[in-house]
Order: sequence, then structure tokens, then C-alpha cells
Amino acid sequence: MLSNLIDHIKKFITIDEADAEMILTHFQHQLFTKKSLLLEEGQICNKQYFILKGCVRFYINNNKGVEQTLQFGIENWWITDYLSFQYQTPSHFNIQAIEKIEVLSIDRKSFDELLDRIPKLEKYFRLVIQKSFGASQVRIRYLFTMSAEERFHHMNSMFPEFIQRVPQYMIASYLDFSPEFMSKIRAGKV
Amino acid sequence: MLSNLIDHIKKFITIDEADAEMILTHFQHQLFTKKSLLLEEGQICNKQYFILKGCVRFYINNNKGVEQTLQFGIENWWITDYLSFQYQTPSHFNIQAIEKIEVLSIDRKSFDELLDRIPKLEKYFRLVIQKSFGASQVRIRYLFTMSAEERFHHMNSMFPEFIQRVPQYMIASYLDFSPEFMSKIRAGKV
DNA sequence: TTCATTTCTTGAAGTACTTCAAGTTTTTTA
DNA sequence: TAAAAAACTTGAAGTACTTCAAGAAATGAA
Repeated sequence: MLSNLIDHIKKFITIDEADAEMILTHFQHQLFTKKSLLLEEGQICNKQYFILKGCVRFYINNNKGVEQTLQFGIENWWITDYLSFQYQTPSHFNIQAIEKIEVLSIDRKSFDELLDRIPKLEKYFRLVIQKSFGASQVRIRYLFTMSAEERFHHMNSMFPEFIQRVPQYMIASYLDFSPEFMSKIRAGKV
Repeated sequence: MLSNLIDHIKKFITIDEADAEMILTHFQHQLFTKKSLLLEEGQICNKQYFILKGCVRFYINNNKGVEQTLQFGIENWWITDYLSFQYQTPSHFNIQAIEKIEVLSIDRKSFDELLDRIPKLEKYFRLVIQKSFGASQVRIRYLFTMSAEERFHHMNSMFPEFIQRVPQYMIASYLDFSPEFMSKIRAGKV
């Protein structure tokens, strides 16, 4: 399972056995129960997480006391608040395990050390963030060009298994409409 | 003016005079008139742009024939469609000069060469993208937690000069409401 | 298995915006 | 400097959603 990270890295750059071993020594293998908070608003985000197993959400508390999901993370995804991690400033976001999860985590100090020791990982992390950023732009595009109903049907056709996997109200907030409205869309009452 | 890029790089990593010269040889200095398209939907985005002077917008045509701004770029910002640039796939986005602009551009081939020659630039580009991604997350947060009016007042207090600099209807679309509504907010009629 | 908790559904009432259409002002171009 | 083009304003009418409240169904814990 730990080697998932190594496999992921190998999709982007070439590393040898020694690199792989060195890399893993910088990470901590952690388990969290369902609903654990990996990051809480106000804290400095001191870890970057690579998800080995399970599913997390990245969310905010909007000013009406409602939790709004900005991102989901599943197997083989990185998740962190990059700004807070990089600049060691308090985060505005929360990261929570939606299921029991298994992750590899790396703190800021180990991360810097790792990059010093194996500089070619800079390329790997650049490419990973580039993909995340691209995904974020696509997401904004969908929010701007599709109606609520279209966003739901689109997501449903792209990720049918995922829709089953997490509570509907989280999907609704990710797609930026209310859970009640989601219910109506699904029932074809809209 | 060309050295703006070098200064920007030096904010993130250490480079010497020889590096600086080598870097600049990989870039092309380009001027564009107001309204020029640097990237058009459907094209493969083959350039990354560093803005020396002027202002651009990154936008889509939504399905109602309206242009919706996702991002602005000003002096010392990088702008590109990272996904299209990286994977050489057709872009869904447009990049347009809002003012007469001056940029440094680098194509995919030169970019890869440059990174091979000066690998420490990987860190620079990683940090730049990290910041852009962070900014994009903050933007989504504002869209989700503030009303249209709040978003306007917030932007107005954060970037008063910028609001003067570009047409109101572009700000309105960036903040995700109609130009008419913006007019009403400004007039205090809402 | 049972109870408690979480999640989902439904309808009625409300609202933060959009759309349209027409006029006015500002900026650009020749 | 005049004419054309682009940008902004205003009010009236419409709508895609939200909010509320209450019950039903599913899931989890003991």
C-alpha cells in the first residue's frame, strides 16, 4: 500500500530504488477514523497528505453555519492547504475524513529536507499541483457555465460510483446548491 | 523591464548572473495591442506568459454567448492554461489583452529545455503555481461564502485601483453576477 | 435487535438575483 | 473634433434557486 505513492511518483518522473526508500523515510503512515479532522480552520496546515485509502473532503464553514465542500480527495490524491503549508499562516479551511482513511503525511520540515535530498521531486510536485490547479479551473468553468441541474447530471455521468460513496448533501454543497434542491433534481421534480 | 522576470525569480530562489542570462535566452519578448487574443478556445495553449506590463483576462464563453472572466493577470503574474500547455490538449479558455501589453513568452519546447538546463527553476515554478492555486481556492471560498454585494465591496476595498483599471462588466463576470446588477450595487440601489 | 443519529424527501413561501429593453455616458477612432 | 463604438444605468418583469418545517428512510452504535 505504501508503494502507491512510489507508483504515483513514477507516473511523472523517473526514480530508482534508493530514491524510493529515501522518500518513504520522510513520510509518516497514519490512520484516521471517519469524521476525523486532518486540518481545522484557524490552525496552520503543517502537513501534506497523500491518500492511500479512503476519501476526504476539503471544506469551509460559510457564515450561515453551513459546511461547504470545495474539493474531494480520494486514493492517490494529494490534499493540503498549500498557502497555509507554504507560508505557515492560519488556514481558512477544514479537511475531514469522510470514510476511515489511510494516508501518508509529510510535515513542512521533512518536505523541505526531502526536496533538498532529491531535487528531482520538485518536478513531481510541480506537475501534481499543476493538475490540481487545472482541475480547479475546470471546476470553476462548470460552476459558471452550467445550471444546478446540469452540474448534477454532469457529475453523475462522470463519477457515478463516487456519488454513491459520499452523502448527497456534500455533493450538493460541492456543486453549489442546497441538499433539498438535489433531492428534487434526483426525483425529477424540477 | 526584461529583468522583472529575473527579479521575480529571485524572490523565490537563488540564481546567479549566468543563470539569469541563460533564462532570458529562452524567452521571447512580445507586444500585443489591446484586445489581442493570446489564447483562443479550441487551440492548444503552447505558451506560458509572464506579464511585464499591462493587464489580461482569462475567460470562457458560457453557453449563452456571454464572456465570463475566471482570472485576471497583471504585472509580474504568470498566465497560461496549465492543463492545455502540459498535455497539449485543446483549451477551453481564452486569454485576452485588456490593455496594450508587454510579455515574456516561452513555448513548451523551450520551457522543457530551460528546466533541463536549470533544474532549480522547478522549485520556482512549483512555488508560482502553488500561489496561483491558493489564490484560486480563496476565490472559490469568496464565491461560496459572500453575497454578490459583499463580493463587490470586498474586491473594491482590496483592489480599488484595479476596479478603475478594467471595464465594470468584466469585474461583474469575475464576481459572478450581471453587469446590470453591478451598476445597481454601485448606485446603492440594492 | 432496538434506539439514536444521520441523511434524504416533500411542498409552500420567499428572495437574490437575471433578463430585457431603452436611454445615457464615456472612450476610441479617423 | 466629430462620429462610431463601447460601456454604463435604470426600472419592470421574471426565475432558478433557497429557506423552512416536518416527516420518512437509512445507517450506525450498543
